[in-house]
Amino acid sequence: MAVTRDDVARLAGVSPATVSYVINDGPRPVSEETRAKVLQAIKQLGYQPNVTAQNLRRQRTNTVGLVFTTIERHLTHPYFVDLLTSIGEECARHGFDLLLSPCTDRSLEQTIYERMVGGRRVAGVIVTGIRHDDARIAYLSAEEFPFVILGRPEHNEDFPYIDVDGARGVDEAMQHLIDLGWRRIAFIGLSAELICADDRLAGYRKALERNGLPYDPRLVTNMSTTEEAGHQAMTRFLALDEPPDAVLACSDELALGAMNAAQERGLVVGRDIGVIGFDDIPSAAYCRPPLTTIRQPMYEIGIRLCRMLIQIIEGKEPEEKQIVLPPTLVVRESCGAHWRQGSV
Amino acid sequence: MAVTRDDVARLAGVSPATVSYVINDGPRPVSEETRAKVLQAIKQLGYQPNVTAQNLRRQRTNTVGLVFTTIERHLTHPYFVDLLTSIGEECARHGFDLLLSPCTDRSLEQTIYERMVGGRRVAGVIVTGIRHDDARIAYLSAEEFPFVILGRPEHNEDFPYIDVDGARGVDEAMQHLIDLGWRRIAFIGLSAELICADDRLAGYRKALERNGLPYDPRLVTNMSTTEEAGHQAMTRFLALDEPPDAVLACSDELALGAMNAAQERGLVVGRDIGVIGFDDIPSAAYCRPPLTTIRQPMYEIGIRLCRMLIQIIEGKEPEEKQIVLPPTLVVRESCGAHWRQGSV
DNA sequence: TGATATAATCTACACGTGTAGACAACTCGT
DNA sequence: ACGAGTTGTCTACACGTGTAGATTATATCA
Repeated sequence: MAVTRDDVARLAGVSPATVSYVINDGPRPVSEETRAKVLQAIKQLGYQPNVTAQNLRRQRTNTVGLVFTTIERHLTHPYFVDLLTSIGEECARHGFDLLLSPCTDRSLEQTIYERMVGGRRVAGVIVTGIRHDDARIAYLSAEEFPFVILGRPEHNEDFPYIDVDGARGVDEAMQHLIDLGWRRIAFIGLSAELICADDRLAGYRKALERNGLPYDPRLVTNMSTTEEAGHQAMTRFLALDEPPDAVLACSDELALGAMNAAQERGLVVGRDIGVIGFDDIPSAAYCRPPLTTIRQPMYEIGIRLCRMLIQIIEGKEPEEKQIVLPPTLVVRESCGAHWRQGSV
Repeated sequence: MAVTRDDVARLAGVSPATVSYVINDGPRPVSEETRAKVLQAIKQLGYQPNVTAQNLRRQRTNTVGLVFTTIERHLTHPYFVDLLTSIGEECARHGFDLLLSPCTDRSLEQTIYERMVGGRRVAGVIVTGIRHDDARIAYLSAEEFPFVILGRPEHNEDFPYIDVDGARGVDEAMQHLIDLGWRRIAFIGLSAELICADDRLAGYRKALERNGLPYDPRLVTNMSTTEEAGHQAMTRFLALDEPPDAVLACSDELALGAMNAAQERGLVVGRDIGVIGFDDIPSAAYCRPPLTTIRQPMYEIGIRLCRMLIQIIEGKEPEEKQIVLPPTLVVRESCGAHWRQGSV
């Protein structure tokens, strides 16, 4: 079988405990001479501590859990890769592992969390895509299990989270459209169960109000975030008696689908209709016309989420427990900035 | 602390061993009456076996390891999400966990594998993006550690793998371009260190030869798979004395970048220049013009890779040890199918 | 010099589980 | 009625590690 601590101890001529003290640099002191002998033996044998045994003894896993839903691609967006990358990298920096579990069906979600949490498979979890009355939050806080949230919980609850100020992002993008002269702006929102859907809709309404524009419910819809859905929503909008002259979509996939539908109707995006997306996925820069979009700093969010969670796992109070980051409007051509500059 | 097996045993009035026999359904028989008592106690206490302890005792982790490199986005493509999803889902179906580790720097790669393998953190690994003389393959086979490869190893070595027939995919796409009347076709290949780069180049040369077209090294380049790189390659091609009239790129990102560069020059893609990509990422269908591309069945590959690995971990000989799947040509507009139909 | 404090090391156990060996109760064929 | 086999259960230990308590060697001071 594999090399164990006892093998190292035997070769180095010391006790197993001493080997542990060397490996963990404590909690007892070890003389330089002994340390050298042990390190030599470790090297010679190619010894690697058995992580499972360490975990059992330490009563902790040094593993971060992340459940990603594959339902309707909620979190399979390209930007999810950024999130994954940054979380993985930050985990590695702290010697943590990242355990990933896909959730193919909402009905399995609870079971997945119970396996992770109850089975002590992970030391903490990152929760994404939170919904109204989210059962996961209730479960985790009842179990007093370490967790952090990507997104804002309802009712200003005192849970640790990082969120992007979606209302602000949408508001700024709306103002940009309005400044360019668009007046009848449609809104393709996210699935209504998501809390961030409300947040973004609030930004939409706020911008309309401030500019004295009417809120027309026929111009507002909730969709799961796929190109198909965006295409479908746009097709419906364009069939209205008074179709919109611009559209703000809550994901780039939705926006790409919407652009596509408009182009099929012979509309020139940016001239005949303005389009803005959300997320700034890679293809936003490379579609035609390039998509104006609201960028979320996913990489940074992942880093900070992970750091926050690890602090909580290690019993430290995180420096900042609730963080709201501003998104950035990335102006390209789909909003009409090039056609309409100064048209107001 | 958490509920343990002994708590369940006490409540059910049986020995801890009996509880284990119930949980694992063996290896000793348990009377129906006792089983019912134990299950009742488990339910009442909300008992979940401690996975770490199980792993230690079983000398096995029930975890699949996957290292994904974040260098030059090699595997951060959108299609990577499909792979991740399918691997994760298949793991879950077999009661396995998926451990993910990002590799930000080639120099850390060996360490990451040693941590995973040597520390017995995982029971087997999936290796992606294999290169010439790949040190990982050497390491894993020397350690006799279970692994499967996404891609084909060199020299027909007898390792378990699943690959896509890149040569065939490229060959078919080339033939399609040639049939449409394009004659001077450039090739944007992958990083030369990747084994699949050779495979695809072979398909390119084969198609040229069969059609009596010359191989011009100025029309061939190797790039890391980003839009920027594709843009750069195309810009260089178009500056040649005899620029190409079509281009086949080995990833959709490369193709999108190439299309973009051509469009900046005022060329109409599909009419003035033909473009074909590789992978069929989501935005391929939603860019302008829609991108003709070579589709890889990533979802299926992930499922089968994972299944194969788990069979190896469990000591069974996998039904098929080496699998090569055919890619599919997805014809859209960028290759000129609509402009040139029947032009030959 | 002896008493005491300090540093270095070792012995022994616990973490929660899986399972082999021992044991008891019961069945069956003679 | 009795040995042999079967079935169900329990006791006890091992998996590889971290660390508290015991032990020994060394330094310090009156």
